[in-house]
Amino acid sequence: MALADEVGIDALSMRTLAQRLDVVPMALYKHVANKDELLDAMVDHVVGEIEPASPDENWRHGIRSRILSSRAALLRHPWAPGLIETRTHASPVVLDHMEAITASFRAGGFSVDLTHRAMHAIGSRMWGFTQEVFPTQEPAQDEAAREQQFDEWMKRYPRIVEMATEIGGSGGCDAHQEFEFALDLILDGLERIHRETVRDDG
Amino acid sequence: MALADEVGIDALSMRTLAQRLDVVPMALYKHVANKDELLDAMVDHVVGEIEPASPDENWRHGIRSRILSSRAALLRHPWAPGLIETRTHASPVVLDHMEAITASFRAGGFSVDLTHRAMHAIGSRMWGFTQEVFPTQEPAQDEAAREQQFDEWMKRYPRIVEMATEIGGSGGCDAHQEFEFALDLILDGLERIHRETVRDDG
DNA sequence: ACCTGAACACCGTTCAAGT
DNA sequence: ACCTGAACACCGTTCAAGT
Repeated sequence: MALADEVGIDALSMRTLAQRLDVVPMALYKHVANKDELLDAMVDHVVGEIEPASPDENWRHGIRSRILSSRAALLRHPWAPGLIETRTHASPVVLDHMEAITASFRAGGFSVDLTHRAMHAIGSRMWGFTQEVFPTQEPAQDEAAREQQFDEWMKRYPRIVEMATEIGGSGGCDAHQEFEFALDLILDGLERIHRETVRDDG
Repeated sequence: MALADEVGIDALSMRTLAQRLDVVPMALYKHVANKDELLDAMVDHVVGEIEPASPDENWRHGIRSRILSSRAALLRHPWAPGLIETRTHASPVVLDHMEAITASFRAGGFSVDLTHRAMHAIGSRMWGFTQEVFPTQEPAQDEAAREQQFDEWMKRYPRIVEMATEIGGSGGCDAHQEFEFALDLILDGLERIHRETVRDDG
């Protein structure tokens, strides 16, 4: 994981890892059956860093704090999101995380059906994933080219440019604040639906 | 793209593609500078299949139909989501999609700030991405092992098992229906916030 | 029995030799 | 000038030869 943090996940090969550990490449196969098992173990370790919420918390606070803790864990390791997505079969630690969130909804009185829908609604946000909304663009070399580039952007993507200049200008985009906003938006919606369902029943 | 659809993105190499085209591997480098450029072009082609909404539609219908069209395009190519996520710099077609959604919000009267937050809230759902909520597990071979496996799951992940049996039992999980539910949940929330903002201003 | 170097079957890409 | 086979620098993993 230290090596992946330093050189990136693409540069992490069985050979470079072995070299880092001052060990012959084949020695790694004493500990893992193959590279996939190594990557699985890395995901497990990151997800294992997620702090469990206290069980007596109300469902919303419990889920909220668990997801924010999840995000914090993933942010420490930039390669983690991509790895979680590519894993084909969920590991026990991954399932523990999903079980905990599911259990919180159920403990909060959500029906099985609504819990299922809620899990879908949270989606990859349960891992703290965020979507970049501004394109990362390398600026042109000389002044003239940079100006022409900006003009083209202004013409083709006026709303994105507007957003980038207005938000980027005033202190920049706080990714964490945006994450909490979106998470709360979803939790608000779920809470509302839950309350309505309960009212209809009673 | 046809080759990727058939053999999967992992099995798509410059060499296998060349073989498919009855061409020598190095001939591909007449058309693309490197493999990354090939993958970029594939993403562009998929995203280009997204149908633009009619410009006079109200913001919510416009965004909704565009995202559903995006989802339809991505579903036709199972390798597309993973590819979109790994692309480092956004291509014009990708930006066109983001520009269109941003423009719809603005045309609907959203402030630049709320539009920015809305883009974050929609997140990867703008590409039609969904999160699997049930673990895919290969069942054990013999009956006894399968039973023991189920017992262990029941003990460690009771809520997930509950969800899987109850939802899976009644016709299964309709991924598309779940996607629309989650999308509408977010759009509902955004519409509510938008209305409140407008009311406060006037 | 354990360890490990060489080898195998792949990659993406460079480059020089051929037309 | 264009095309292309061989070669280079990598992979993950197998396997047989060494201790």
